[in-house]
Amino acid sequence: MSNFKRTLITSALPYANGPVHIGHLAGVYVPADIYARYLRLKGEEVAFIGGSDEHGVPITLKAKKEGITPQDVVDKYHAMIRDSFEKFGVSFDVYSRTSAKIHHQTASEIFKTLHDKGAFIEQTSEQFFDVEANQFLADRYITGTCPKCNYEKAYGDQCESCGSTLNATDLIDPKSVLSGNKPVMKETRHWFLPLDQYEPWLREWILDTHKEWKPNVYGQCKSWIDGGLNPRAVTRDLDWGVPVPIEGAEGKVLYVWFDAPIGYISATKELTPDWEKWWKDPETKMVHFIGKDNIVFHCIIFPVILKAEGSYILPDNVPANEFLNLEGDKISTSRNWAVWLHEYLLDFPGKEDVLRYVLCANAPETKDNDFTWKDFQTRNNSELVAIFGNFVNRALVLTDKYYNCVIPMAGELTEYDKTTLYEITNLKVEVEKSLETYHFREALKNAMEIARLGNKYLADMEPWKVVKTDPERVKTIINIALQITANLTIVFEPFLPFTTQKLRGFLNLAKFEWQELGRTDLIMPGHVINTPVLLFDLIDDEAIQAQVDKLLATKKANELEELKVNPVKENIEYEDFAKMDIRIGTIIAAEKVAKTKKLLKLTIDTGVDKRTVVSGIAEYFEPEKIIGQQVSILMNLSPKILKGIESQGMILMAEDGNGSLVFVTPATTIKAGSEVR
RNA sequence: UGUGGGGUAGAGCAGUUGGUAGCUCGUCGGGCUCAUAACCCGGAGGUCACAGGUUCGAGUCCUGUCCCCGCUACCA
Repeated sequence: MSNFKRTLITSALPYANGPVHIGHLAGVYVPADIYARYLRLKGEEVAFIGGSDEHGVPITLKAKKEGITPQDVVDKYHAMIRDSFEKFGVSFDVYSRTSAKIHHQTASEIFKTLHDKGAFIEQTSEQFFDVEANQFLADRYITGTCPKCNYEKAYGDQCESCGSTLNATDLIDPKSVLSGNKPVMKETRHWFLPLDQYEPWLREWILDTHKEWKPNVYGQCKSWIDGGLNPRAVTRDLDWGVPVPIEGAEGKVLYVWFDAPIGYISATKELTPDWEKWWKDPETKMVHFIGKDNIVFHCIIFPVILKAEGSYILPDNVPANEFLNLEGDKISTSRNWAVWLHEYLLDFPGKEDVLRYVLCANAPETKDNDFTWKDFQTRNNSELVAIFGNFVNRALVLTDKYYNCVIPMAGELTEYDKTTLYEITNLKVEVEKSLETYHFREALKNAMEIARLGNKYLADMEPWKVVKTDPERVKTIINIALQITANLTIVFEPFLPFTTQKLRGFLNLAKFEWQELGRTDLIMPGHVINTPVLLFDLIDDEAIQAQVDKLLATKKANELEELKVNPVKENIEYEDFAKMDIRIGTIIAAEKVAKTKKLLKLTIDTGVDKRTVVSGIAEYFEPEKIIGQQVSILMNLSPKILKGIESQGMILMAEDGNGSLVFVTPATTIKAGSEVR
């Protein structure tokens, strides 16, 4: 198929600020593990790399919030993630971490090499600095009043109210999200990777020579390249991460996306002193398994780093998956809306393969997919139990019943026997084709076809009938059923490793190689198997309901969380309040402002006049349904031009923690123009 | 706001270069009884998001619109 000698498989490094959930598994680790196991079974040389990504601002924030050190945070989650992966059967050859010494060394060396080659641009600029937190502030960590629309909670890079793109320095009255203090300007120097210089090379490498990449991956790369690439900073002012190995760069670390992919290299070094053959030999095929949010880092930025370094190979493919939703809502670590791997392992002991099966069968390969517990139950009961498990059980029980668990000798094969056995070889080819093009769902489906084939064979041959008239023939039928069963231990090995091990135990068979799939003499006459046990168990409604209840409880907890209120602002004097002229008005016209998502143009009868107000409420209200609505309006706010329309005042809205908006309306209808005091 | 992906039977998903719309589960009917009420066969169920266009022919190509998700804005 290819002229590669070995395969290096990397899987996105999970971020060590929380445990692993089913989204991570379906998107990255299940497909990567299937691929690794498949290649190993074929006898190919494979290195399957994983590790925790332990740097970056969110981890420092979490540590601060919990009053512990960043190292404490990552130690906790790294151990948790590593253990649950191991129990789940993710067959990493090495699972490392980016706080490891070897990684700091590796990342430093690569940075230094690039620096010495002059691959970076150095730039000095002024940035906001939080004196109390003693750190520079990313744009997202500054809020203030938008200079264009006066929205008070604009971020340093963009105002979410009017949509304008901002510079943090444009904000009126900027505040640090960390301390709430006013940040000061301070000069800082940073190193940038000039991605723009690599544009012609990227264009050729991806757009011309990797047209086979998945549409979502190729499309996004094309969009980035066509849109023009900009230099990206590779360093940050922060005290948690890999220190910038340059004199005069104290207090600076490598930006987390610069150091994280290098973690693949560090982990390989940890695996073997012979690591260079994995990273520098063109006969090594490198494949990155990632989620769609990571495409640009693995297809553009990391390859540019490797290319700039000069001695490294580049990825042959980057099979990025879309996202998995949970019961209709997107998975969220912060909202605890997830099925956590470590909890699953406790709740469903011995059912690792059920989850592996469901996540592979429903993997978000071409679009976002939905995981539901109902579907999980159905796939277990109607597919694993009813098709796979049941066929195995039928074959074993018949062998026990007729031959006391001793494999009978096959006689002459009929055409039908031959066709059935030949079909295994056909399916083998299909499974291979799918796996080698990263279509894991399809591959699993075709593997399942072999179990279906077995059921159909038994149904058509009816050995339980034939045994009464032609017992010799039944020996052949059972022999063939057992050969199919033995073949199942091979074809499912990449997908369901725990199950195949169990099944080999039933059959008293050793592990076969992939090449032996399709053989019709895997299990020899006279061989003795064990008395039948069930391969899969039914999952009952109670177990599923317990999981659904758990999620409902989360939903309830989140709703309570949203009721939490913000602390009271600092005191003001009565005169400050008295300056505001708030009245009751009635909406008499409303229309959406063209080309905006959030803005409505309202005409208000204020009792004293009819005026136009532009309000950012379009996501919550349909224009035609709010006509006649009484509202509170701040009359004497200076007019502001929004999207070319002059807004004369501001409608008061109540907002809950979830961002939902409701009008502040008098309890009973009152004359327009009434003052609110 | 811009941009990448997606919108196909009740549910979840396939549909390579345009050539009679498929698969799994569910559902309905039949068969079988070795098996975990399982397995085997057959049926019903689709204006392929919407509107135009190209073509002898469009789920597939082109244009526009709507909806969902990602990135833009460091959660797979």
